[in-house]
Amino acid sequence: MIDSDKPLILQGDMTIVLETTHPRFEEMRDGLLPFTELVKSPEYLHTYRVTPISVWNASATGLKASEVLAFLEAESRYGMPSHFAVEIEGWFNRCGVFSLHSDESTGELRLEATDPSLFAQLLHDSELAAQFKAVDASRGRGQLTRGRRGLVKEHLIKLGYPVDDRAGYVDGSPLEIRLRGQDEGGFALREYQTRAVESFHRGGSALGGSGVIVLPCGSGKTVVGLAAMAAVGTHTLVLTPNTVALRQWKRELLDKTHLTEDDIGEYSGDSKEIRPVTLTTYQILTYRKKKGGEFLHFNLFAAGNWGLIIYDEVHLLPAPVFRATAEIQARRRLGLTATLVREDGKEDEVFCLIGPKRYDAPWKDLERRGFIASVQCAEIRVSMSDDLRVEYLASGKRSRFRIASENPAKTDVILALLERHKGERILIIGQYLDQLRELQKELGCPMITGKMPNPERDQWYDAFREGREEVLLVSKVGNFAIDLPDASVAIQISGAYGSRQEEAQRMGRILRPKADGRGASFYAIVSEASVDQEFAENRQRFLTEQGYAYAILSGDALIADLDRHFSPHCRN
DNA sequence: GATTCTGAAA
DNA sequence: TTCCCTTCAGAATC
Repeated sequence: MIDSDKPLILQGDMTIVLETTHPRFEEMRDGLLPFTELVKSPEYLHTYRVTPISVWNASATGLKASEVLAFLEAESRYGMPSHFAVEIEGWFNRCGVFSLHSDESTGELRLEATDPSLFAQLLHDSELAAQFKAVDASRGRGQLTRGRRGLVKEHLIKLGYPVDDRAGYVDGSPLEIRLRGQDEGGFALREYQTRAVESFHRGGSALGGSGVIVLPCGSGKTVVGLAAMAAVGTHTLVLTPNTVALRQWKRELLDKTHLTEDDIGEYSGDSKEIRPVTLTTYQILTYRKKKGGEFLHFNLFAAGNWGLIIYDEVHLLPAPVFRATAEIQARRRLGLTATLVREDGKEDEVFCLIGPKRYDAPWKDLERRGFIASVQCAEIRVSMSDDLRVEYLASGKRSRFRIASENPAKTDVILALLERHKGERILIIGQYLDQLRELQKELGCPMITGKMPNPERDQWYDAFREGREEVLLVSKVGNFAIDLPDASVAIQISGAYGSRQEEAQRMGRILRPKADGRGASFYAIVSEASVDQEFAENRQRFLTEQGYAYAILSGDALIADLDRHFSPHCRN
């Protein structure tokens, strides 16, 4: 039966197509998000895919196969391909097949399978079979030493079986952490922050206590971390991507909890303090003296009786830290991120070793409720000059991207945008220093790159904050420099090959709500019909998934439009 | 003892 | 695939 009003088209390869022009587009997008991944998002047709991992995360948030199938059944235009339901049910079922338990009698771990024959199949994998101390194949059970917990989970996820880990956690040394209430000049948790912490912590000692919370930049991820620390109440190790973030955590801890300087240790290049709450960076953990050498700081994991380990910006977690994480499966783990996408496709390891996604707030949702600024996104396409086009076509694949990215025709569009947003704070973000230097000559505004020492950066940041400078040119420092001031306009002139993460980080620069409640604007300028445009499409995927629509504009039209508005005055 | 610089790594 | 940024340790300098 074909019902042409229905919005979803289900395809045999487990993808789902949704027209963006459908009157119920938003409702459908929000309905699909919990159990799918967005794979493609061109202007009119968005493609989602159901995968074992997307199902696993759905399952961990409590969604049932029957609910998913009922939703798809009800909304699909051409019905459901025959194996669609079979696959989805199969994946949901796989989530519950293997479970890990703490074995009171032996003090070891027990892996249980609901289906003994599946367990028997596992044993054919010699590497996996070697992990067991004892096996009771007829009942589908095996005994493991505690140290093998992560290894076995990792192995099973590779075979397509996420393990339901109910083996519980060690409590770590207790430490009372209290959040300062509003009466003490503190703050109140927002409703979604409370829910995030609850979904991480609920289920008691055997269940809750590990997982990933996904919240946009500027929505208070650190605060969620603090609240989780307060809820668990134990010695805590916090891993951050860099020292600036580390200092930020320290400031927040001192400001928003009753902890004092003496409780908080900094384990970084400068100092190697280990205190009840210790802050460190991924970098120092992965430090090796020479290339294949040993990791000199991994023992930090064992150096304290941590009851909680927080992974800030967990999407940046370097692969070697996965291995260390596999060995500390008995400690509670919280991953925080705005964009749980990794271009290396290792999301499954994150979910497996830290824990499944526990909470995810769609950005658009928080925008509607005013917690983050509303943003208009636009991709502006500019043409290449004939000469440039010839050079572009003559080049190898490698240099094409750079040629298209550095297209000098972008300059006029930038000027037009600066004119349009006169009086606002504008960030221009680019990937190539040469390109940025050219622009600096043209615009005469300050440029921040990695070479600039921190004190000098701060001076420019202050000038920008106070409005003495309206425009700031930033290189890749803009991606992670969390001390960069807020702006209301971001213009992206070039970006990494197709990094969704980068796009989201850059967008994050303008998400903080504006004092006057005004919206923000995000522009990506790309060369038309080039690899630049192709990569931009990939970059935009994450934000599209979050509900942002990119308006496609023509650079020529934009400039012409501005000429109409401004040239009469200029002539006088 | 504090700071700045350097090279290596990712 | 690139280019860029950051960080670490250790050496050099004040």
